[in-house]
Amino acid sequence: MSLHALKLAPQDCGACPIRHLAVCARCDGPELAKLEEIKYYRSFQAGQNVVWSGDRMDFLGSVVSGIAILTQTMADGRRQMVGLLQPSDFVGRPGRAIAPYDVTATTDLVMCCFRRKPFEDMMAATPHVAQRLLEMTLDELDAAREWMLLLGRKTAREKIASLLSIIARRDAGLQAKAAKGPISFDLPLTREEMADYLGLTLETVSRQMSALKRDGVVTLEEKRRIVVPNFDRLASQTGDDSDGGFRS
Amino acid sequence: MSLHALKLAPQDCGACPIRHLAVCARCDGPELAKLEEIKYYRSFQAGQNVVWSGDRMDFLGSVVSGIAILTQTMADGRRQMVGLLQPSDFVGRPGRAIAPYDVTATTDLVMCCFRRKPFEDMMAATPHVAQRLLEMTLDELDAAREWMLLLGRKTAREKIASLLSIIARRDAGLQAKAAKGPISFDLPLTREEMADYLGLTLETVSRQMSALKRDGVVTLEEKRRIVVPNFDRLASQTGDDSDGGFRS
DNA sequence: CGATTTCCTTGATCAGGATCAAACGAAAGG
DNA sequence: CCTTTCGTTTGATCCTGATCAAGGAAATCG
Repeated sequence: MSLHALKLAPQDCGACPIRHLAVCARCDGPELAKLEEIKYYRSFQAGQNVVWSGDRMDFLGSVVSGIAILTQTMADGRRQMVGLLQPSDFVGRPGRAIAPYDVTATTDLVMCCFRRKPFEDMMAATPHVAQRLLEMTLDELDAAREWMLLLGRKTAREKIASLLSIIARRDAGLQAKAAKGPISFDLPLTREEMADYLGLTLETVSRQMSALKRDGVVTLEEKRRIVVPNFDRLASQTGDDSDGGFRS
Repeated sequence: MSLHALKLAPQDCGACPIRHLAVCARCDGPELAKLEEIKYYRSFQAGQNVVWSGDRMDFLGSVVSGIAILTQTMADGRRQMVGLLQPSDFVGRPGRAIAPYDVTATTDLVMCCFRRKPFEDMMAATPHVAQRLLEMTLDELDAAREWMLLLGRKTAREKIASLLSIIARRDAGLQAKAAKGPISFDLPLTREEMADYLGLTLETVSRQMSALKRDGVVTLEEKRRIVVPNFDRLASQTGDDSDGGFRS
């Protein structure tokens, strides 16, 4: 009901949790007012599709809260996740109305949407939106390329450790950033979604999760709830840093 | 010697082969003049490194001719290519001077370079460069995500066929676009570079190339010279289109 | 010229992860 | 309540691609 309320009465941009991170970050005063004019909120339930690949998208928008995933599917059903969208991440491409990927909410999701035409007009007229979007797109490109390294060269264990590490860093960055203490968080993905992200099968994901638990790298309570007793220990399993887990 | 000449006497932008494709595509008149002012050409021999990961980059620029690759390397030496740069493609990121990847010329290469500081100033001052760069970055992001699907889900044979198909489409698009006739081109990559791009070993690349030759999908003359007698036949091996190679 | 190096091919064997299969726990539904 | 469904775990076996190893062809160099 509160979500429904959101739909009907969008919050003031000034109070928006992603105000300084999203595509609107650089806008102010009249620009922000213009964005506010063409925006509306939409809510999605966990599991619901935001867009289907090949469909027309009449809006572009930002994730306000929740997690969404981008997936590509081959003709024979093989799937690959190509993006994990967190609050402030942008969905859609100016100038191209046909969606190239499926976008799916994996948790309850709230999006701040802009009608396509006025948003595109604004991009052409004022530079701040385009500049911020460029910055965000360059970041996404870096992330995609880091993921290419993971998909092409990492072992199953390293893939799992990398994913947990990324989610932990972001999700728990708030609670105990530099603290050496245990970090805990909820996985926003099913085993199958993890497999689709990592280029594995769900069985391999499950086995490697069990292996990490057996080795004491993580603790599982309730399948989705992860506890990382020592973050450096987890990080040492990702293959990213030189030491194979023996230093630090 | 002609390359050296290029370095000293940059061509006029009006005569540039990538004029309407590169980051300068939208610029004209005074903007183009300004770019011309801060640009210079650099040549690299095949095999030479343009930048090393972690090094400072004092310029940004466009590939004018030749092919360059972006690679990431893990601490233990595993490598993954994360980009194939063709004429008009852009190198470097405004606002970040430290290169995150190795950039290597795989053929003789000419680049049109802009000094970082004035280029960044220009990005802030005039929208046309930033707008075009956004467009190009979005295209690269799409390409990176397509590659994620390849790395995560395609078989070795599909990977090779996809790579050949991409190079063929681009490289031979000029010679015989819609013609049903054979297409031929030179691979700009060694077997090892192909392996690094595709997330395979060079032995597997070699074996799959032999298999495609044995099956009549391609003909090899001189190891690097590829002839594709029937492009649709090659395309049917990439896994991209529904039909497993039995239609068409 | 022969020697070295670079790039590529091919063979034999191994192993990591896929596939096939069964079963479990929790939640949802009749 | 029992049944179904969904997400997950675990086991057995298979297979694709990696690894280890040897040798060939062409270019480069002394």
